[in-house]
Amino acid sequence: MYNFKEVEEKWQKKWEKDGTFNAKDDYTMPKWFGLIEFPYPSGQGLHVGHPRSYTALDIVARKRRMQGYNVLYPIGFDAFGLPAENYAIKNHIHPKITTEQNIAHFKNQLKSIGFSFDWSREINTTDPDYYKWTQWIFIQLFKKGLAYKATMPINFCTGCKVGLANEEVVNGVCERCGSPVVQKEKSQWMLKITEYAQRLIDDLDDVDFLDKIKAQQKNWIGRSEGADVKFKIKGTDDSLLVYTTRPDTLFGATYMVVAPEHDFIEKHKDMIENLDEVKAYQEKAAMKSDFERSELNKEKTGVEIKGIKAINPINNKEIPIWISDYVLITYGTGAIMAVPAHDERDYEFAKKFGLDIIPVIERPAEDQTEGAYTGDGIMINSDFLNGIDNKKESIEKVINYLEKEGIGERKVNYKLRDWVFSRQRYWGEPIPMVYCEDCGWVPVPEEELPLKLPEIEDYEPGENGESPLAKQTDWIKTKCPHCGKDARRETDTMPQWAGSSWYYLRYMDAHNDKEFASKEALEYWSPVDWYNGGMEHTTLHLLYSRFWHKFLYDIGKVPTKEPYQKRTSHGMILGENGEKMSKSKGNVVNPDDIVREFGADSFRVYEMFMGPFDQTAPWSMESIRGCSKFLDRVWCLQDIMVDGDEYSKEFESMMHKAVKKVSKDIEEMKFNTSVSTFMTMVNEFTKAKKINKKEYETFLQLLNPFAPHITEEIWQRLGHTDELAYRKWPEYDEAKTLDEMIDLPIQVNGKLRANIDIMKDASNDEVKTQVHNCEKIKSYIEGKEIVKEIYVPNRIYNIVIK
RNA sequence: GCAGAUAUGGCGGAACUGGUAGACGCACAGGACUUAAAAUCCUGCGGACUAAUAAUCCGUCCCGGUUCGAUUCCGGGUAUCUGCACCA
Repeated sequence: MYNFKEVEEKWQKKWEKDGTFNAKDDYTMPKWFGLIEFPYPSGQGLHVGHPRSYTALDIVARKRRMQGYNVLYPIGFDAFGLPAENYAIKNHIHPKITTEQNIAHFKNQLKSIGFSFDWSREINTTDPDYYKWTQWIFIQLFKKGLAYKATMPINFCTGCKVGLANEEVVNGVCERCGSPVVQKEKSQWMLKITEYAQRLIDDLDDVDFLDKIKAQQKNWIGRSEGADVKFKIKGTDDSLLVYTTRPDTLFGATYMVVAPEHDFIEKHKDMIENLDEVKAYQEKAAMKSDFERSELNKEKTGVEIKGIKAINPINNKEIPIWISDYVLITYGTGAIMAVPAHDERDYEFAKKFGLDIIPVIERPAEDQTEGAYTGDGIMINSDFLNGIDNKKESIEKVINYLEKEGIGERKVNYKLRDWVFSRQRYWGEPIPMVYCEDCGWVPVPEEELPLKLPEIEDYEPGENGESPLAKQTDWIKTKCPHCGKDARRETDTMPQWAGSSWYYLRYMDAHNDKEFASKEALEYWSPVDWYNGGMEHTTLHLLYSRFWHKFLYDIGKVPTKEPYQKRTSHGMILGENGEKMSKSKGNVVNPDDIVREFGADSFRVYEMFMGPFDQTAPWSMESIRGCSKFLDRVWCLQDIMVDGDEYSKEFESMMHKAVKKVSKDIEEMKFNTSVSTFMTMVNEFTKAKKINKKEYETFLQLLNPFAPHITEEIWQRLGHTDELAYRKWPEYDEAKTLDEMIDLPIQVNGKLRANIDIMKDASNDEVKTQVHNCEKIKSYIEGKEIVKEIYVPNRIYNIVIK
């Protein structure tokens, strides 16, 4: 009987001792760099979801080694983050200690599954030798003007009196104490990702990401084309600028709206007749949290700004200006022209407040719906646009007019906003900046990096949403690196996204203390050839790291425009009840239990077999037994093995087919069908009660990336002294993937009626004769008129009768 | 509301470029081995009608279309999941 425990330990020890899977420094070999998202070492240990992604790329990595590539398949830990800090607050244990413990636990778990990671390049984002370079990159961003201070709202818990991360705000209340969370203004570091918006869209054309991932990136960046239009304020020289994607509907603009935070109010307060009412509305809006604003989206609110009118520049009509929180200060110009006839939000608002609704696009007769008409149609009530029924053309005409008259211009806008980079937290990279009364913000000199996180004992966030570091008076006090005067350090830390925005680069040269990676290493290993991770990281993490990479490219530090050549994603693993695994639902599966009971190979094979790799799949304790049984049967093939240096006639085509199928499946991540191919093969060999040595060897090699331990063991028992891990990947002969005899289905009027055996590539006439000689078919076509006969060679034969 | 995805037996799922729907696995049923159980091995397993492993019919979310032939392509709809959400 197969003893997986003994065998798996034996090989894992050997691999560790020999450094079998460490990437080589031979830069003349073809390279392959496979990347999985490095885990956050949580106290709960590895989730069964992690190994799904790791096994998948492990299979690819192992196949690449067999194909002669120098493979880099690294691992590390993204160890800054909230859970460790919250644990520290509760239990007064330094996050460093819990992080170390958790990492040790994770390593044991990962090693027990037999991944072919290069452990010699292990990284940890909380290691000062690592975050030194995270800080260094920040300083470069600052030097290029891409990092700046701005006043931005933070989530502030009214109960705990501390700033909260977005994850800690659940349904608008504090996750810990349940008190309401409000927005509080605070000066914070920002990164100008918006400067890269267009390139982050354009360069997607050059990479091989799944379409849905590209779509998500584009969606998040949210590019839109339109125009900025100036509306004159009656009786002044001033005007109000709006952004619109529908300049074609300008004739239908019947009022304007400014966001509550818009400075228009302050500027024109002398003219406003109902200033008190307007101010009251502004205050009320400021009190609302983001959550409330979006939650209360049913009923629109607003106040007319009395005493001021705007002029629609295209028809010189006088229109009112309103203030409402359905207009966002953060997008466009913070003010809009409202076209209630053709915009749902404006329509709703206009209906509620009795404002004019002038249609400028004819609604098709068959459209019986009420409300705003947002579709295409013939222009009406629009002077020089009347009669045009092409949206693009109308937009062009209007923009040309606006530009000619100097009242507007073509404009592209993005939903993407600059990245709020400050966190009022302890367990993160300190932002290496010093504030000097005279010199302003000055970066810590590069030779002084890393700026180490001070050891502290009180992890409670400071009052008013300050970072816990704000209480470290000794640490804060410093000299200005520029003028030498007394100065103070920044006390905010970086978000968890920081360390993961560039970690793949560090793997290329993990122990370099002069640079984040040497030029040679970067040139050899870049870009990452294949990056797999969860869908939950395909927007922010991917976008942030692409942004940092492009920046590093611009300053000449990396050789490629894009960090990742290919990006795929895996589906989530759900609990047995089909729900997301969670402690509260009691459906969490611990990988340790699985490895102990069934072994690492069974675990790996099951995770690949459970369903299509990119789709969610529920866990099943019963199904994994089948995979374990399958491996036992693979082991037992040793008992029926016979000699043979070539494939036997009996199994030749099956072997060639299998090599073809598995080779292709791995590239397409169709691991589940590869596993069923293996199972079918074992069934065939078992049924025949024999397998020859050559067939067994090929089979083991194909299976090795999936189940590395058992296959290495059998390989050794077959008398080999080398390791399967570096044997050449098997090849196949296309001609031999076809059977000599084909079981040809015959249809009559598209319905299957019989099967006949034909020789492969038999001539059409031969096949026709055979078909017409078939007794069963005769009975169907007897006395009927044959209209047509279709023969798809080696595939199917269809007779159409009347 | 917007974007993306999914829908096939009791269950997870398979099906090349439009060509035998249900591979492979699980569960279940029957049998062999055993004092017995577990493990293992063998057989069956979409539904209807059947004595039948004879024949026939139905069947891939629903309605319609293209085709000799549709799970696959086209049009329309329903349901579920995921992400974003007043982005003008």
